[in-house]
Amino acid sequence: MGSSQESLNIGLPYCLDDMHLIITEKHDAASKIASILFQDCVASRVNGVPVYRSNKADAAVIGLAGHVVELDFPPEYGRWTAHPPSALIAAPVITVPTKKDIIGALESLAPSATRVTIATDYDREGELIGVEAYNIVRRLSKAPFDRVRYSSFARQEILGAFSKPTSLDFSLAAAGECRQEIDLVWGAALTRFVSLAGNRAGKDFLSVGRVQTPLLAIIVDREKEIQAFVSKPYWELAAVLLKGAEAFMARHKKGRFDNKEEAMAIYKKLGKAATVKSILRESKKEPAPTPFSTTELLKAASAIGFSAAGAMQAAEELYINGRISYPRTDNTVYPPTLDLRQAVGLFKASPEFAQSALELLAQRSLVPTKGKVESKDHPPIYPVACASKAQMDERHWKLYELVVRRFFATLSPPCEWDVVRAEVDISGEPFSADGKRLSAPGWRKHYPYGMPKEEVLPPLSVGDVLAVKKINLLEKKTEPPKRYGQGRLIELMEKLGLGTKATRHEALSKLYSRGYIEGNPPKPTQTGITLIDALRAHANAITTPDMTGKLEKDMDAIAESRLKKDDVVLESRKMLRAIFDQLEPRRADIGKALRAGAALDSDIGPCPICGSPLVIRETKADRRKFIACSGFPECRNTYNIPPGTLKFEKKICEKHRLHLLKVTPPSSRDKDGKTIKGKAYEYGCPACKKEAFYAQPTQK
DNA sequence: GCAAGGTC
Repeated sequence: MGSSQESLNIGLPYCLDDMHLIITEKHDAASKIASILFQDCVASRVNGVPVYRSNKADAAVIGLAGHVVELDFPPEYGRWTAHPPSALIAAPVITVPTKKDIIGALESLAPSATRVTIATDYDREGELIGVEAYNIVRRLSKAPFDRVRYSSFARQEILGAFSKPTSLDFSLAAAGECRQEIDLVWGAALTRFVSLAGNRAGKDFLSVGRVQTPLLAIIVDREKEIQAFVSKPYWELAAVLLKGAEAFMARHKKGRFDNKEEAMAIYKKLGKAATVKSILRESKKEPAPTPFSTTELLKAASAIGFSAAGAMQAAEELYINGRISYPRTDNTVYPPTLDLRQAVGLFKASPEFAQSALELLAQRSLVPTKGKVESKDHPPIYPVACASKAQMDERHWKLYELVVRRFFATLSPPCEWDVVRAEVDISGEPFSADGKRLSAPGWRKHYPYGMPKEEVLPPLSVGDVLAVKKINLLEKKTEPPKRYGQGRLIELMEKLGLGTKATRHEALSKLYSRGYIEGNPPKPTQTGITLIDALRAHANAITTPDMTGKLEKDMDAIAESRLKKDDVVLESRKMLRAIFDQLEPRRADIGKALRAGAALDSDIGPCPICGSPLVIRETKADRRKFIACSGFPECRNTYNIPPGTLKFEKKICEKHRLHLLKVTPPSSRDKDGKTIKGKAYEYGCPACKKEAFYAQPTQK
């Protein structure tokens, strides 16, 4: 094995030996760093994983894909019924490889490394991901390790970071490991407990976790608030006034009348003339919106019809295709290294955006707005390439346009509103009319989303006498609070510290796929509601955001070496033990409640014998479908059903509380081979059919 | 078949 120096001397084009190995968190970062550090950057693959090499620099850069290992229990804990769920509290936890190809690539590069630099993201998870890579490489290499931290891919920043490397922060990584261990133990133990108690086998399991469960609790609590809401009637007085031929609306200043008589008495005394008493004109500035963090993007996308997961997926794809910057960021402040003028300049010739771009470029300076959060990992989300509508499908375009327009808006002046309030007297009663008109569009010219409606009043002066065209006595009622939309939920999660920029939308998707919520805005199912009720009663800690808050504090303490990871995990295991001591004696009750809740969500209905939800199952032998009780094996109730496509209707059998079944028999062929389509018919209640069947006199 | 966190 020659040194790279010798290899160079003998003129070998590329050399595998004796190199400086640089490890980044993701592929994209590897390619960017290689292009900055290397003049002779060559892309290659090791074990199928892209690696960027430089002969001159004797170096190689490899990108991971986030975590390459994860924590789990040893295989003997794999079967859920092999050990009681509580056994997981004290079970050993092992590290298992998840990205075998990347680990393989690290292992084949490790022996020839003379120096290893960890260049993962500049945050807690990044430190842990770096330590994971370190642990893999260290087994095969004695090379010295160092760590670089950078906040952007600006050339100077990267060069600066690599010129003064520091060392890995093992305390910070331990804080991340602590989170992993606690999340796994609590999540797995409680997930198994509620699933087994509720008799939810296979993919129908019920899950519980530090992030998903408090999120579900928020949705459930809101629903309970809505259900408990008692609507109250109230009345409003609205006058239609005429200035010449122009009509406008004025409202009684009291606003809401709780009793009709009071409103009626005023209504009756109102005459046909109104006098303008005062006019207040103001110009109000509305500042431009702040740059997009992930949460802000999801909020804005949610307002134009995206689901959180749908928006995130589209954003991810736009990023992969090089259209927008990294979509997972908390940052709402553009870094000083970002050349805003150049970024706007990309759109100079765009058919869709040239007008906005040219207008911005004509400004003397581009002063961006800034949000409250400034983080060091990634810039806010902004467009990095110009694309046109024809280059992508509708949903990608919709999101891309949102990102571009938001970027423009953040560089624009405030918009201005002319606001008018006219106080009007009608027969001694005070009324007022509000007008609002956009006088200077500012940023709203580029960002048309969520534009409030203009209300234009005719020109009025104090003393004007106006005709009262009509008085409306409006009967209204107080409305319950609205369900939280997905954007609002993501925002609430951020505020409560639940999840991260990269995972909040996943928690929401998880609630959908578990059948805890449905529709948009999400509404909790009975399964979701009973799960929260049961956990609140016996395992309250997992239903509140406080657990995350406590964990964050402990993690900070570990990072600052004030606490030891093992002590924090041990304390957490003790807490979970105490919860299980409460939970286990109530297992039967909890299971019953969970089954009863799920039964209300069932398409078929609750089992008339035990109350568990009925489900469709297939016989193993001939794959014939039948209805079975999900309380099996304790309850062995079943109903036969005819072959064909099944549809359970809204209508319910009074006697058994089951949904009536409609069957479309499978198509058949007549004797000429012609297809006869099955004709749908009402089969009725499966339980009634069974009773009728047994009531028949037995044949023979 | 479990969590949450990275990223593809």
